[in-house]
Amino acid sequence: MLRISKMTDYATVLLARLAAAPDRQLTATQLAAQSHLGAPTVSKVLKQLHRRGLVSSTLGLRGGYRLARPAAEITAAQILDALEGPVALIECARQTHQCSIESTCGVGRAWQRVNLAIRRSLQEITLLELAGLGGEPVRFAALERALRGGRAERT
Amino acid sequence: MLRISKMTDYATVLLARLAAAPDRQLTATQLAAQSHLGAPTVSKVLKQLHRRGLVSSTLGLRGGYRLARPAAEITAAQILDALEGPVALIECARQTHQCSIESTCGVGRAWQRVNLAIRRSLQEITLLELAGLGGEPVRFAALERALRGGRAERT
DNA sequence: GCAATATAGTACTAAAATAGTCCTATATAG
DNA sequence: CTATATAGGACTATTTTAGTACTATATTGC
Repeated sequence: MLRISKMTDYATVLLARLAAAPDRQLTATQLAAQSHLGAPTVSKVLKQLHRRGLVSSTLGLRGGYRLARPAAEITAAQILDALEGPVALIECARQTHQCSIESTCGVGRAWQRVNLAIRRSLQEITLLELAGLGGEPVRFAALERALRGGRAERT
Repeated sequence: MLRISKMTDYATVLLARLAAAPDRQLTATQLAAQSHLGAPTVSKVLKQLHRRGLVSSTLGLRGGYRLARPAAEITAAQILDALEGPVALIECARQTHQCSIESTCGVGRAWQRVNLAIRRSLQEITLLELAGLGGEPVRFAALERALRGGRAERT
């Protein structure tokens, strides 16, 4: 359930590498080699990340990419949004917009709330934590604590 | 970001209808008409829900479907699992399992934790709430309260 | 200025996942 | 024994996603 796309996955890995070398500027080729990913694909992902303002770039010889801001200020939600756009959990455009049945639309609204909750939790995770650098996921721990105690079927 | 499949969406709508009529037994055709969905598709979804034990069915004339247990005991996580299987947010089978780079695998592990947190929050939501019937989403409110106070970029 | 290197943008193709349909079998009520 | 209904599976079409290629532009260093 709830997959993220490979591109988003790649993006996280690449951003993590950039986060690990905040002072340096890495080329797409270098990042591809480090991550064992195809150069064209890596290039594509980096271009997208640049468009969405997560990385800054320098053109020309001795150019490359670096994080646009500190890893602590980049969230998982931003990475998801950058690669997959702000698509919601559910697109309430069922069929021919005949959502005119009240209980049906109730369902849609409930999913939206779930979606919101997930978005918020994704905004709590920073690249620093995703990259496994320093930053203990304090807020994240708080989230898990808050959640604990509910029904616990299936683990 | 993070879409659920149309099938899961349909499933929720159908389950909500069943939840609204706990005493009755509805046929796939009836449910299809009520929900403005194609009969074959509805049938397919219901079969899947039956396989996963979320609805019970009666064969033959005057047969049909009903919830296998009270709506309050069916969670969003169970619905997701029933339709999409327990697929994780990230399948850490990148390339040829060359996840041997420590920071890369750190990323994978972090995503798993995110995944877990999302799963837990989905286990807090019951069909009762999804269907908009009675049951105020108390635990859900608790979750949102716990999350509030974090960074709040982009709403 | 010119050559080499690197990103930017866009378009296209291939592959995979998803959605939807159809067919056959089985069970039950009347 | 016929109507109606679910059960299971296979198949096709559609959509989404992934990956590649090509062209343009910017910068460095000679």
